[in-house]
Amino acid sequence: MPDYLVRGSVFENLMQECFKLNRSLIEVAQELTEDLGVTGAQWGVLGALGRDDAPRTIAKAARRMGLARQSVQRVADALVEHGLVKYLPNSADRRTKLAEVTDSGRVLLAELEARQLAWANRTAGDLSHANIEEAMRLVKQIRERISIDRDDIDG
Amino acid sequence: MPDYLVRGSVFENLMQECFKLNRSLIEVAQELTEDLGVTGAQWGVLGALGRDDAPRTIAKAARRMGLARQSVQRVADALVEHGLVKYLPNSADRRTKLAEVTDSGRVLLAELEARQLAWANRTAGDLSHANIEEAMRLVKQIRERISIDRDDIDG
DNA sequence: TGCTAATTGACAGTACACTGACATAATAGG
DNA sequence: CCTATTATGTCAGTGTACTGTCAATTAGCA
Repeated sequence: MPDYLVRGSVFENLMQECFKLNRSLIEVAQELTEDLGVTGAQWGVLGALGRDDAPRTIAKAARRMGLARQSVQRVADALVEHGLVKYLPNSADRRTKLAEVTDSGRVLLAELEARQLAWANRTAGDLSHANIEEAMRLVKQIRERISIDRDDIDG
Repeated sequence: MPDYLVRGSVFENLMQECFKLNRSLIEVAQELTEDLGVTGAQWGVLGALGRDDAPRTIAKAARRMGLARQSVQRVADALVEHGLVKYLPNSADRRTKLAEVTDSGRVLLAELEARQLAWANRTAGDLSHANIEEAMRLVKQIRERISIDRDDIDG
């Protein structure tokens, strides 16, 4: 069997593993959030809006997260309904509104971050720092090779 | 900074990378299939039903793919509408119908497999076989640690 | 054998991400 | 300054996967 066929086959296996890992991670996110009344996606957007250097508009947040503008907007609207985020008028740009995490949003975010850190360390277990970093490096390398210039994903 | 905090942080980065890689892979699947009139998910189910040792019922296929029974059923119904799969009555079990890939389904599948192999080899590029395998091994190790006994995902 | 468990397909509803299209506002260039 | 382009939010629709529920059928066990 020629080497390139072997390589292609292993590559497919890697893809399968990544799909499965992805589903597991989504599942974990749900478990960590469900008793708090938010979803995994809401956690993600809340986190993106709640950092010190957070983007203040939805479009910017979407770009940073690598998601479609409309997807983030929809989740952010849900966060506003839950009182975790509020929109403020933007005097500098009449089209946009500024997204601000409320006090209860910050409390929730702190709780979630604590949970995530605990989970990550529990799950990493005896995997060495070097092992995890090596896996990340390889996955990143492969991803970058696949997605060249896919930053603009606007319809 | 204590080591476990560093490890947790790197672990989160790995998760982020996997999410991104996952989205990129879904995108690639769409590109490889779109001109053939099928979607990535349809390709996946068609492939699962088209192997030599293929499961003949939807429920079995779903279990093998690690997806919910209902999800696979929905996609399989679409494949039947496209004439790529047909259902046959199961004399051994009156509840179920046997899913069989049609001739045109097999032609499509062969084309897609050829495309995927070409893409995988093109994308793997100069990444060594050992590198890819190492990444897969690490990702698998992490996934297995996360998802312990998540085989039954039925509602 | 007969009752209960589990399995299967079907239907309904939710979550999430995408694309396309549109109006409005901001920005860049002639 | 005015126009063309870009950016943003909004609405609508698609694809995928999930959960919950139900009836029908099969399988397991006392």
